[in-house]
Amino acid sequence: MNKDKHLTSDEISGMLKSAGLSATSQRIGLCRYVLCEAKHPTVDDVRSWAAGQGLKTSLATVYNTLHALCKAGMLKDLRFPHSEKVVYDNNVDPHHHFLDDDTGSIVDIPITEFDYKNKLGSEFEIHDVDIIIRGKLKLKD
Amino acid sequence: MNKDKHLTSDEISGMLKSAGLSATSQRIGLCRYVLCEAKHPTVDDVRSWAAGQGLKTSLATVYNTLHALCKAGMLKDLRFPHSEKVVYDNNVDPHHHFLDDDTGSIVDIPITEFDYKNKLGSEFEIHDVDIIIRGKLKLKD
DNA sequence: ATGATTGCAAATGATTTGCATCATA
DNA sequence: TATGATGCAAATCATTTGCAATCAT
Repeated sequence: MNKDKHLTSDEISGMLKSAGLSATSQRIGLCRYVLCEAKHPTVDDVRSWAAGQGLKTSLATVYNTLHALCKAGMLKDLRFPHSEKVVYDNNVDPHHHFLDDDTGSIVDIPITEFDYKNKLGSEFEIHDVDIIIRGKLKLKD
Repeated sequence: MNKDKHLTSDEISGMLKSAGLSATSQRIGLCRYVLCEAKHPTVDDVRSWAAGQGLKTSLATVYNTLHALCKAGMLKDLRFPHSEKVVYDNNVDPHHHFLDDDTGSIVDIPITEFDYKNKLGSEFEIHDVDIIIRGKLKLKD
């Protein structure tokens, strides 16, 4: 999760155009949330945020935009075992996830904690490793 | 995956009863597939198998049965990132999975290949670690 | 007998799609 | 202005549910 990237509308607009996407007002608005502010939001989260902002956006456009951002590599879609809803992650660098079984909240885990490539036989060509650590997040004291 | 457990109907019947489930013919039939023969089947796979066997079973019963078997610990439900369908696994011992990005086929990976518990800070109470290794399965030569 | 299980069909929830309208480059 | 984006509503796909009929113990 990139917390508070604080991208300006112009910066977002530029990023969209570099990705070959036209910079519509709904896309810029949604990006402001999904690329900066949001932590692992679902489509519903994005819609609610947009509604709260008075940003007029249809469901189809939310899906279209999120798909376009994923295809452009600006966002990643994740599916966790506890839910059938896709969640989106603006941290597109390799990393893993901790999933709180009680609250459903998701915490990013740096990938350097683990390393397992090249532990399997040569018939396995590894592209990627998804790790979901499930448990309970305890309050620090 | 437990390949070919070759359970008899009586054995399955006994397992069901020990789990507090009555041994109906559809449950015994579905178990024959799902506990012995099948490798990571989806609900559709189970239905097709049943249809091919002439085993009359409704969709609702397939879902009911699979849920009951999961609750009884005889089966595990898994959700992979490439599909919105749940797949079922009769290997209920801890292990991880290799997912072929091209074919969607799934291979079990022994858990002993990896070990990362106790690598996170103490605020993470770890219950379980799900690992999905994505890549391509090459033909052995 | 009686309580659990089945089957059907309708309901739900997430996501996708078709198409006419509209905005951006 | 022409292409691509939007919005709406209907469609689809997986899964769940309500309820009457049926089966296992």
